[in-house]
Parts: sequence; C-alpha cells; structure tokens
Amino acid sequence: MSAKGNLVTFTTQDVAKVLSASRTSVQRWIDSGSLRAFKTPGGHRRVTQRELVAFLRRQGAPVPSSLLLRVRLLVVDDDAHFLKALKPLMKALSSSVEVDTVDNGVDALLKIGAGEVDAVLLDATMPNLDGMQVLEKLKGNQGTAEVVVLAMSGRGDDKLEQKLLKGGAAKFLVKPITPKAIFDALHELGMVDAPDEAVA
Amino acid sequence: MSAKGNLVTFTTQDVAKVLSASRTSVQRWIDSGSLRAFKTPGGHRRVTQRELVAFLRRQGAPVPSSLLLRVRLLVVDDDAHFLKALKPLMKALSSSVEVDTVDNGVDALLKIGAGEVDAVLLDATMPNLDGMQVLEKLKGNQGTAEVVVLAMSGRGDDKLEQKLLKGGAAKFLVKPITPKAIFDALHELGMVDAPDEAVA
DNA sequence: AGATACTTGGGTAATTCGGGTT
DNA sequence: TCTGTCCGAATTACCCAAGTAT
Repeated sequence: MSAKGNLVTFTTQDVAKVLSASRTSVQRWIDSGSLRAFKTPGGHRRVTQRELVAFLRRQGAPVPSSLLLRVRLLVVDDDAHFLKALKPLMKALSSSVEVDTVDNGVDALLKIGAGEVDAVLLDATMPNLDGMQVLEKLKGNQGTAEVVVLAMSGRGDDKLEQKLLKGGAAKFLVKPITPKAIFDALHELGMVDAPDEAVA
Repeated sequence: MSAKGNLVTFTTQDVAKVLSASRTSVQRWIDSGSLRAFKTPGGHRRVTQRELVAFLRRQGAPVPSSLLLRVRLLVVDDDAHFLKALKPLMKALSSSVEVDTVDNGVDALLKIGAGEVDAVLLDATMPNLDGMQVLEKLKGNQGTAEVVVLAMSGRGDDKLEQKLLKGGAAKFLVKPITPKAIFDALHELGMVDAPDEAVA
C-alpha cells in the first residue's frame, strides 16, 4: 500500500481557529462558495487541508507552515533523459516536493484534470503541444486555474516570456533547468519552506 | 484491511481513516444506509473499495488516487481486426477501463484464473470455444464466480441470450459492439463511473 | 486446531456542529 | 459582514464483550 492517507479534514471550528474567526462565519464562507467543503451524511461540513491552504492563499492570508502540504509537481517535457535525471535530483533536494513526469500534453492534462497536481513545469516549446494553449485552458477552467504553471523554454525569449507571464504563468525558467531553480521558484511562490537540512 | 484476490475490503476503522472521522460515525452511516456494507458472519461491517469510492463521490469528498479503481476487461474474440480496433477506442472513451485482449479461450481462462480480470467480454459464438461451457466453468468455480461476464453474439438470438443470462452472464450484447455499449454495460453494473470529461 | 494480540460492535455519556436568531 | 447564543442533532470518546487475524 502506498503512503498513509494524507487526507486530513477540518471542521468549521478548526478552520475558525486558523483564521481567528467565528464558527458561524466559516459556515457562511462555505455556503457562499468562497471556501469549498463537503458534507458528512449527517450534514456536518468538512474542509480538506488542501482546500484550506488554497483558501488562505486566495485571501492573501499567511499559511502556517504546520499546514503546508507536499507540493505535487508535474514536469512536462519530451526529453526522456531530462525527466529521468530530474526526479532523483529533486527528491534529494527537497522532501516536500513530489515529482511526477509525463512526456506529452495529453497525459499532463489528464493528471491535472484529475486534481492530482499543484504545480506544472511546462516546456513551452514542446513539439506537438502548444504551451500557450495549455496555459489558457488551465487558467480558463474553474478547478485548474489555481494550478501553478512554471513555464520553461530552451533559451531566453523575451517575447515568449512576456506572453506566458501575461497568460498566467507564475514563473519563466530558462533551460538548462536545475533542481535548485525549480525549488527556488516554488519557494518564492510560497509553496515550499526552506530547503531540507542535512540530517546527521 | 483485508485483501482477497483483487477485491479489497475496508473495515469501519479503515473507512474512518480515509475521512478522518470516527469509527462510531462510520458504523452509523452504514446502519442508516448512507454507506453500503456487508457483514461478516461474526457481524463485523465490511465496505468494498468500489462502494467507498462511490460514497466519497456522493458526499463530494475528495477521492485519494490510491483508492481509484480500474476495471480490467478481457475481450475474447477471434476477430483480430475487432480486437485491434477496440483497444484504443476504449482507452479514449474511459481511462478507468483497462482492456486486454485474447483470441482464444485458453488464454482467456489462464488470465482469468490468474485473477487478472474483473470482467470478460466473451464472444459466445466463437468457433473452437463453447461460450456456454466457459460461462459454466467460471460461475462454478470459487474465485472466478465473481468475474462479470458480458456475453456477445453475432446477432440477436433470444434462445441463446436466455441461456447465457440464466447461466450467469451479466449482460448480453449484440454485435456490432461499440465501445460505448461496453462502457454502458459496465456502468449499469456499477463497475465504472460516468465517462471521463475532457479537460475543456 | 489452539493461543495470542489486536480490532470491532454495541451502548452510553460528553462534546461539537448546524440552523435560526439576535 | 461579523459575532454570540439557543436547542436539537451529529459526531466523538470510552467502556468491555465478542470477532478477527497471525
């Protein structure tokens, strides 16, 4: 079996404590749709940790590091060697980033659509895939709009960079991409904390 | 949690962990009918993985990807063209159905016997293979009796259809078989959910 | 098959939540 | 819009006898 169910849920009271608000307010936020929740068969509201963190970010509120989840990063590139090499390097660099890789846009969209991805490192210059189009689709869709897009391209191209950033890409990275560059980008976006310390 | 063949069942505690709820609540949900379960001879509740996923979806709760089920469908037909064409079509239609194909009954039975199959689409009118006999063997054997059999034949034949259904076939499909017909049959049997949505 | 350690069911009490209201 | 308070209902915690797993 895979890892433990990382599925922690919060009651309205739990959420209220995080924001120093009242339980009643949290109920209203949920009912008005600004905070997504599901209900138990008995009608009690439950908020996932993932959604709580997303909500805090939307509101510009600080995210307690105790709530930070591992970032699920999907790397989309058609260079098999790059993908194969990147995974262990990222793993060694930070235990708070889970790296998944695909070599084509179709698989990428399927995974993103399934809600299994927090951030995408997308080669904007892949053949058979219009990075700009993917970006537009992601940002245009409720449910995928919050996926952080890190665009990368083979070389500096100011025009492409501006276009992508304007389209909603969070960062623009120029190849060659290093694991540290990816980590730093995620760190600047507040998605991960400081790098792991060596354990003696 | 116990695993028997490919059927994984969850105890009340297992379900409770998935939702970070209490064991007592899970018991109540089962007793009130919100969550379907069966009982062991000793009275302990057991929930199938399939029902757990369905329950989570009904409540709007996130479904951990480790719980996602895929139906392993084995298609038995001697028409190579049919087999070759069907596989990619089913894949495009639904990512939750894994299609395997064989052109003879021997390989089919070997795969089924190995526990690698959830459902079989069986051409009941194959030469060199008595579909009815295969059906009887499957249903008569502990361990293979739960494999869902979708029988198909070249044309409507009420007598054959009645015989097969009486023998334990779950559905009777008339050729030409379309991927959608297969999917719908599996859907009616509760083995798959609604079709994949394109990331539009 | 028997023995052990762990888990579950059922009951009740204590706590928390939802909804209406101020 | 946010907060506080009410009551009925849902959820949780705790007990020990019984079922399950190894």
